[in-house]
Amino acid sequence: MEAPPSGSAFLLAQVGAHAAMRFTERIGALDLTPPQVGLLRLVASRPGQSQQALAKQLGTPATRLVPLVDGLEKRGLIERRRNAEDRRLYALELSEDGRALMGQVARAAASHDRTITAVLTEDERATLHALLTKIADDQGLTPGDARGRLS
Amino acid sequence: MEAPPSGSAFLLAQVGAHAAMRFTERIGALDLTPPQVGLLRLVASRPGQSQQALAKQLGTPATRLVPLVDGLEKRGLIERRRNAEDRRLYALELSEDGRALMGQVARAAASHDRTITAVLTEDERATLHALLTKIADDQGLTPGDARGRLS
DNA sequence: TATTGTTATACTCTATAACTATA
DNA sequence: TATAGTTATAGAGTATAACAATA
Repeated sequence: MEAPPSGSAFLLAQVGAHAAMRFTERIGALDLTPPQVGLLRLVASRPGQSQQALAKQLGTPATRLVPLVDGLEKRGLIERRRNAEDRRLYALELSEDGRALMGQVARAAASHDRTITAVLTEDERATLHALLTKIADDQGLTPGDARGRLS
Repeated sequence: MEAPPSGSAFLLAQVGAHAAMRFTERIGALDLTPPQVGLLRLVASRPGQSQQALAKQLGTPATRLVPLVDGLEKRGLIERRRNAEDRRLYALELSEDGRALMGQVARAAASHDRTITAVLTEDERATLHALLTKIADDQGLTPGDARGRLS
């Protein structure tokens, strides 16, 4: 019975929720929500996919993508291009403005990361990252996984 | 530029959301939701408080407590006792059944903790706990904090 | 007049089902 | 008939405002 006073899993959930909340605030300054950033990241990493394909990767019903893409398209961040071979499908891509905004998101994420781990030394930061990666692998979480809330 | 490929803060949010989701599943087997467990934990640790006092500690509007307490009271887990000195106030306490159920919740939490950190050695587990505690302190998170979702 | 608890209402987010157009 | 995208609808969760009882 040498268990820590407060469970690690509980701490993990608490600190993780805090990190997510702070990141939500940061991208809010760019007028973006976590679901929007999640979609933009996916389109940026693999352009030209259909909405159905994106919905599967996000683990969300396809109907949710419609208003999500609508909003980003109206702001000129994303483009719906028709697929010439199968005219039912769209091919989603980032616009020039979209790519520029994703650059800002990346800078916000890097700054966010430094803020959250500010109290750790460089070695501790590397150790934390290694331990979290170990758990993520063990629990079957993939790097870009957007399921379960957050960007 | 020796930053890790995927930011620690992002990993933290991802693994934390996963841990929270898995815990939600576990308490779901006891027919409980995270807000319910959060309230029960608070009443268990400090019995006799008013709904307003509890609402403040949970960081939620007092109106939310009404249906929350209603459900737990109907199931015989919690009791609304009138305060004789000031009859506007309730004094919330756990029933015998409520205490028994909290025992089950505690066992579920311990088991959950072992599952999430199963891939780590005993030393690694202690290290992770220490690093997370360090971040939590630095970010102003209190041990029992129930803000930002989860139990 | 101020405070506790309650009710009523509205708003946000998300999921389900029905529709269209293409294949 | 099957599939991509859309629209309409409904449900859960949460917050705001108005109300009754007590101080």
